This record gives sequence, structure tokens and C-alpha cells, in this order.
Amino acid sequence: MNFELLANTLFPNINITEQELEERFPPRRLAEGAIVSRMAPSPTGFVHLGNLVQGLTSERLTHQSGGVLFLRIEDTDAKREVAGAVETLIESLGHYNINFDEGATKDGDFGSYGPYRQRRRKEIYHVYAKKLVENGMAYPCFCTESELEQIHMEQEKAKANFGYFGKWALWRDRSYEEIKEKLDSGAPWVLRFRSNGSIENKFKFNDLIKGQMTLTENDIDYVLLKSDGIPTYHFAHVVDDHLMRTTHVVRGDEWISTLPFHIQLFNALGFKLPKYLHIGPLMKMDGSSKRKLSKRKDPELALTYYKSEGFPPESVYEYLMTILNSNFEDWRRANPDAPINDFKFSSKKMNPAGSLFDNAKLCDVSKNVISRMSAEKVYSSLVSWAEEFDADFSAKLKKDKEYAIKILSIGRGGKKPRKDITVWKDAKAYMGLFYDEYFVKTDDFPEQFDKNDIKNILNEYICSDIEAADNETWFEHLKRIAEKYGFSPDVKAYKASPELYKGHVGDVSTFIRIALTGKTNSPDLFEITKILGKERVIQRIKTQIAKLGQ
RNA sequence: GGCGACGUGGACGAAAGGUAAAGUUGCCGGCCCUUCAAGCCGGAGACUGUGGGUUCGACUCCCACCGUCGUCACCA
Repeated sequence: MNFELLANTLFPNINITEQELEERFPPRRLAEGAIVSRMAPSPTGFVHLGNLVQGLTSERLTHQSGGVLFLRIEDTDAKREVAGAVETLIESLGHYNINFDEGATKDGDFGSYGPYRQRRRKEIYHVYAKKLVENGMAYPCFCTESELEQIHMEQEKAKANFGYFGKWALWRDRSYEEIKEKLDSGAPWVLRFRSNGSIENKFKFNDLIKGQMTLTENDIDYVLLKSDGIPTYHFAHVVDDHLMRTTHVVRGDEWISTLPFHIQLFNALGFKLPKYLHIGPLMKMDGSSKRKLSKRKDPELALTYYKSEGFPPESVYEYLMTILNSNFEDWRRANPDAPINDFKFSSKKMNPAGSLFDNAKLCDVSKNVISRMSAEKVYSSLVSWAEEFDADFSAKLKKDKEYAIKILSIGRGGKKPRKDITVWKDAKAYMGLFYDEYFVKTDDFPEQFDKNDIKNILNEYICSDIEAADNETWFEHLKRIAEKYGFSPDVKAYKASPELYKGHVGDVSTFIRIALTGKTNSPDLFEITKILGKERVIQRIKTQIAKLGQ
């Protein structure tokens, strides 16, 4: 077989040389140890946690090393492409502080290693496709879909391995004449790799996350170029990551099974193999068994879910960090206020297995993250969330910013801030008591107390100096009221001999709390009183007394 | 079915052959106390998937088995 003739027949119009490409995309001039990595998603419009996990890992690795992070759009499957997907992607990742140094942008490219959309790189792939044909390492295949199905069925029957290889590789060793004839008839064809591997051969491979793995050589003649001349993922990956000078490939571990093929391709093309980091999948409990988070079944896979629930991006980021780097939690405990980028991210600390996604832990992390924010920051984040998901609430917050910030300042600051808000969605219920329109009574008075006692105490309270100078003075009033109605002003005394009292000062404050906030738990009552103001306090309590009178 | 990865308390995960197998989260309880979802203290929960082997000694190394997940497309 004259491979050169075949190559020229297949690719008659190539007018760039490999040499020219090498020169156009020279090795990057970066400091020693600088990592070049990328995100290479398909533009399906669906951005999920897996993307984030992978993006976060690449981002940290590159930027921490003074390297380059770029965005490449794997749009080789036109069927799955969704308009506006690139924009969504950049926005979603930007939301999590993952920003690119180069790559695809909303409507173009930025950087000198492009184009960064694979479909615009068709010519480039063909240079290498032709080279492979010339070297006898690739050949056209004219099998139809149904022929391929037939092969699969026969393999199933024969209990053979699946795939296009060995005697099943129908077009692997056809003559030039046969190929030419098919070609002239206008039959569609794909370009297949001519694998020289054998599944008898195993080899060791070192993955930066999985460690040393034993892999089996690939013996399948995978498709390199689809019938439309667009490469498959495999071919595009190898060509692009070579020309874009990627040093580290971070991707999901579902790719491990085709890794041997990728390695084969790198070798066949004479490219240097990048380092690989294969990340385990995010799992979820489904009944009693684990499974990979699924796009169809699990809304929590989509990044939009976290946004609409009102998880601050920082919370999701920190939670994923606890999963990605096992020493992150220890670091965070030691440095509660340090910027997250001070953490030294290391691929060595990544777990080779897939982890279960734990919503409870995410919530805990989120509570902590929000509790450490300043009231200003909470306010602005909350408002921007509400603008999108709760217009009414957002209007209310914006109408009186100072008031909102006063509310959000309760129990904030100091070493041990309160952790009342987990997600922005919760904020309305938490803050609602300060807005008459949102004020709802959710709890009732404890049944063991006499209604008249409660009424009397509430009455007495609004007659007292409820706007006391300080918390202590205020609490003194409360104690006096308690005493007057047979409640112990001292909790210890009450516990020592409960039979002497109707209750204790804590119960008294519960009455006021329920009347004032509608709930059995709330932040500090004195603080609340100061914010609500005397008139509204009196009004709420009077309303409550009236209700009790019925 | 082939191939591969993974298997430490409910969850996340330390311990890269050496004392009672960290810590976080969740659960339970107590304390504190003007409430609590906060804080403090404590508790339960693991014969490190199973069975062999190497070793003075194994979560750690080797073998087998089991289980879970992934993958076997002109999808990525």
C-alpha cells in the first residue's frame, strides 16, 4: 500500500505543515514548574458540579504555580450544542472565581494558542490526520452504522470483546483501489487509528491523583475523524493539548479507560505526554446504593441549583475544597479568616476515590462562611440573590439599607459569630420579624403556663422601660417582672427548687420573645427591641395580649 | 462479559510498616443560660470489605475473593 498516495487522496488540500504549526504555537515561556492546564467542556449549556470540581482543581494548580489556565470549547458534537452555552459557562465559573487567562470568550477568542473552539480547528487536525495516514497509522473506514451494530451483535454472540479491532476491523487492510472506488462513489467515511497494541500487554502509568495504575494496551481502531471531518474527543484532545502546550490534564476518571489510546496517539504523533490528574466522580446516595450524580435525576448537580437556593459561591467553593484536599479543613480551622487562595492546594492531597456529596456538610460550611462575612457583605450578597429570586424581598432590603444592615449585624463579628443563615433562601424567614409584612407567628406559648400570667407579664413589660440604657438594665426589669408574678429571677434558684416558682426568668423572656418575634428562638431580645423601636414593640405585644384574651 | 479504579465509624477523610486508628460533619446527652439553630464539655459509632500470605510488627506490601463505581459510540 502506498500510504502517501492514500494520504493525498484523502486530504488533497492541506496547505499548512506540521513545522509551521509548531512555530505558530511555540512552547510557552514560563517559569520552571509553572503549570498549564485547561477546562475543556462541551457547550451543552449545562454547567455542573463536576465542571466546577475540575475547574477549581485546574485553576488552583495553574495560578498557584504562576502558570496559565485556558478555556477550550469542545464543540465537536454539533448535535449537543446549545446557543449561549459559552457565555453561561464563563459566567457560572466566574461566579466561583474561576477566571481564564486565555481561551474562548463570549463571541471570540483571547490568546495566541487558538482558535479555542475545536470546530474552528478542523484544518489543524487534518494536518496530523494526514501525517498518520502517511505513516500507515490511520486509514479510512466506510462501515455504516448498521454494519457497526452488526459487528457489535456478533461480538456479543461470540462473547468476544466489543470494538473495532482484529478481524472485526473490516477496512483495516483494504487495498488502495477498493478505498478509491468507495471514495469515488461518494460514500461517507471516518478515519480510524491503526492500533498496534495488544490487550496481552500491560504497562504502568503514573497518574497524579490515582498513583500508579496498571493499564492494558489499546487494540481498538478508534475513530479519529468523524464523517464530517471533525475529530472525536480523543484526537482533538491529543492535538490540542500538544499545540496549546498543556502540561497537566485534569479530567474525570471516566477517561481512564481510553487513556491507553490517548497515550498511543501521543506517541504516534511524536508528542510529549502531559501529566494526568483523573478525578473520581461525585456520588450520591440513592436508596442504599451509591451512584454517580446524574444530570437527569439530581437537580443538585447543576450549578444553577446552588445559586437559586442561595448558597454563596464561597460556601460551595469551600465545601468542594474540603472534598478535594483532605488537609483543607485543618487549614481552615487554623486560619478562619484567611483568604481562601492562601491555602496551598496540592494534587497529592486529592482522594483517588469518588466521594459522596454531603448536603449536611455543605450547609455547615455555608453557615460558617456566612457567619464570617461582614454585615455589609452579607447585605450585598443577599440583595443580589434576592434581585434574581425574590424581587419583593429585594425591594424591601434596598428601601432601607441601614435598617437591613442593623438586622444583619446582630451577633456578627467577634470570635464566635452567630450562625443563623445557611442559605440566602433562609434569610427572609430569619429577618422577617423585622418587617411587619413578613412577620409571622410560627410558635405557640408553652402550654404549662397560665394564660393570665402571660398576659400580665406582657402588660407589665410594655409599661416598663423597654428601651433601657443597656442590656443589663433591661434584664433587671425583666427579673423584677418575673419576681412579681411568681417566676424566679434566678434560673439556678429555680432549678434547685422548682416547686417554689411558676417558672423562671428564661420563661418570662420566652413570652416576650414569642410575642415579639413569633418564634421561640431568635437573636438577643434587647438587640431586637432596639431595632424594632418602642412603638412597634408595644404594638406587637398589645396585639398578642388581645389574642390571648379571646 | 472484558478492562480499570476504588473499599478506614452514617458522611468526608488522617495515619506514606511501629504505642489507645486523627480531625471534620451528622446523631445523642450535659453544661452555660434571657431563646437557640450559637458556644463549651462529653458520649455512642471502625475487629480499617473478606480470606490468606510476607514481617518481630500490616490500614499501609503481595495474592485471591467479594462489593461499589466507571468504561467498552462517527458523546464528550
